Amino acid sequence: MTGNGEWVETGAFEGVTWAVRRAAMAVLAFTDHRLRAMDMAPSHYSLLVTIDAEPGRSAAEAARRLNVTPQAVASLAAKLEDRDLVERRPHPRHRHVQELHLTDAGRDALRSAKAAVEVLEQRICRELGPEDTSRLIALLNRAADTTKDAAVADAGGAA
Amino acid sequence: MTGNGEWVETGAFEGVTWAVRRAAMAVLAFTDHRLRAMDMAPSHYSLLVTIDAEPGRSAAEAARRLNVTPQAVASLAAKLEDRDLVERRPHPRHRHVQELHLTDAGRDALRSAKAAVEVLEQRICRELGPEDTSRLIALLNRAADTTKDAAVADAGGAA
DNA sequence: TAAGATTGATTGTTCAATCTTA
DNA sequence: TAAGATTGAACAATCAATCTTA
Repeated sequence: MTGNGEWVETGAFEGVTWAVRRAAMAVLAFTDHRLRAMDMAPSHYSLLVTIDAEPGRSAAEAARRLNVTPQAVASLAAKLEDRDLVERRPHPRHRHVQELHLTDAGRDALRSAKAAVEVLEQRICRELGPEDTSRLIALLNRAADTTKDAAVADAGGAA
Repeated sequence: MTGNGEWVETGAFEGVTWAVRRAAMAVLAFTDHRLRAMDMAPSHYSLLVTIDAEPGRSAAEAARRLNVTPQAVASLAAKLEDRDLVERRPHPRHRHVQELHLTDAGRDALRSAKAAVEVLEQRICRELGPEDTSRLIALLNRAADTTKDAAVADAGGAA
């Protein structure tokens, strides 16, 4: 169904950045739908993944990872704690800092969610083949790194 | 600065979908920052681009393009109309349908915004080279198409 | 009936400001 | 002073429902 309902791609719809956005929108639409089916909000999933990757970090650090505000993370963490998926423990050295940890139930929920999302990974890899898949990943990472460089330069990081 | 503050990429941080998300996050962070500097919200920019690509379409159609609700588009369109960037005209054949059009000021604002965002396009293209850039775009589009196929199959489009 | 527009209520996020602690 | 947490107000998007028109 390639290009069935797509509008004609002219002008602003040809560059790399547009292609990245388009792919990301598609991926998000898919994963959001899958996650919804198992009653997990996309933002919850993101936080669970982040905590799982770096257990014990503060809410502020998670917020920076996710590019959202600390308040948003606090709100998410509170909800996930209510559902016993996340645990907030006081930091050993800094008393008012809260460490974020996954509970066993949280790890289980994350595992299920990852499995539900994993099918897309396989689908794309099968369609593109292993060679083009790793080529795509490598190019994407180069583009992302370049973009981050551009961002710090733009913010005044360098002349 | 490749990998300076990145966390270790293991497990869920290796696949295509993750690479797509990471790149999209970076691109969005950059463009949002640029747009902000010229007092334009990212969502406003998206709507302007959509209307410019297909002038005269309804708010409902724009909503489908942007993967948001019709109410969200109505709200955005109202704000942009207040700023004289967008014009809502009654559809010639369907009286209660509103056509979305850009005003001259809207076209000017969009042109400026596109220029501000365009620098990233150039930066990536220069870094990757024309060959790898078009390769990346082609792979990205194949991945996006595959994802959309998977989405319709998932929704019950096929067995 | 079907598609688009619109209204009101709810949720989630950001912004702005304050408080605590090392 | 600096970094994290927390509070309340403002904003933006969704959900749910209703209304209009072809």
